[in-house]
Amino acid sequence: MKISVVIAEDQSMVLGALAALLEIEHDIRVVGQALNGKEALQLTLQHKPDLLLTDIEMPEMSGLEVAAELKRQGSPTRVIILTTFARSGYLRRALDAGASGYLLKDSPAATLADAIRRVHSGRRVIDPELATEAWTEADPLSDRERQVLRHAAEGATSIEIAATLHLSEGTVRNYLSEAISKLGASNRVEAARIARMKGWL
Amino acid sequence: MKISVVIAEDQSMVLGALAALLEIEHDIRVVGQALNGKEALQLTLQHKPDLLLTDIEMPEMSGLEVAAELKRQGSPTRVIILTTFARSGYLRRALDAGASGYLLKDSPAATLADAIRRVHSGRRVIDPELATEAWTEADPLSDRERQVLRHAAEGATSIEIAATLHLSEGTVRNYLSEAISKLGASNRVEAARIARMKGWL
DNA sequence: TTTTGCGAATGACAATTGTCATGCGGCGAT
DNA sequence: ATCGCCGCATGACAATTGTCATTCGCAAAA
Repeated sequence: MKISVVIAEDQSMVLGALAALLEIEHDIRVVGQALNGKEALQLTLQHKPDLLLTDIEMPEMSGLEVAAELKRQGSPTRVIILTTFARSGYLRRALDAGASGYLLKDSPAATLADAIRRVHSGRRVIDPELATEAWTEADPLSDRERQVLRHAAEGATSIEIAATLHLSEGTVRNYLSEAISKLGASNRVEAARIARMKGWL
Repeated sequence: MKISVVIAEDQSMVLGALAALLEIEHDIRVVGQALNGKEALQLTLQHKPDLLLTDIEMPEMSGLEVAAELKRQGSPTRVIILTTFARSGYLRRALDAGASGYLLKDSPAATLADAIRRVHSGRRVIDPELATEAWTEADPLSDRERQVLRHAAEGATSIEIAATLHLSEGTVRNYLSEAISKLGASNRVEAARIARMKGWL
């Protein structure tokens, strides 16, 4: 009895390559390939695979959003996140969304099939690089701070951000100042870099 | 007679998957797999494959630097860049470095083997998405402007950048001002974003 | 009723950013 | 020799950023 898997990955080349990698395994069958989050959700609900292997950053819906929606709908399909992001914010969010596995693209290819088998048998699999507690550092930013910092990270001035978010310029500056302080940065650019690095943005 | 290929890609999972994808092809043989640029150069000089398939962003040396070094040493190995970066600056740099192919990870998996065969038979292969002239827009930044902008993009203040590069603060501000103007941005953050987006940073 | 906490706003001030004009020294071409 | 170009520097000034103190309105809790 083969483990049925749907794969979601927006880079088509990588998607095809991952499918090729798994088709080599005698006990794994790829039943669907999705290029974006919405397609991933559809294929999963349609095929009801044992497992969904998904990237995070994809068009339409992120892999985390798909996992959360499957959880909300009580789907029995288990979710493994396969991502570039070795960042605490993403791991925390993935676990909250009901993911049973979190693997890095930096891991050896040989570990993928094994991870799939383990998650299929009911286990939880976290990439060793992320397994330590230090990687689950709490995100200190409030939603408003995050929102404001996102715009600042693109180069928007405080006035522009204020107009976009229907706030006063002073309030925007206050939120930025608070975010900068919480992240131990010395300006908005550095704050954005730190938050991005930790998966909080 | 199989086409021999070395693959270079710093994400181990993707590397293994690409190798699996190519090993399916009856006329292609993967003779080496490298996790960084230096290893890619070593394996290529050692195995003298028909082709090197390489990513751009890798530790030790970038794929572009490897291509340039192979060109400098007169190596007959042809280079295909396989990358996320659909940006004019990178395409131009890749061609300058002697690459015979430039493919996007967004391309369908089925196109990879075909591209390898075409490059092997002496053709040049550019991903259709990049084939139009608009994508070879010239980089307007001087080396100094780029250098200064890189530091600014990390959050460094003008004074910090000046100390790092042994310039005066005013000179740093002049270079940034010039870069901002050339890129049509309104501040350093936006300038950095634009330059990064176009592959100029 | 009063008290507390929260999100948002205002205002003052110092520091930093971005623009622009100008000048200097070095180098290569004429 | 002069001229033009380039990289770098200085200085002035306005705009923006970041910090901090304070206040307001609203809702929930006591």
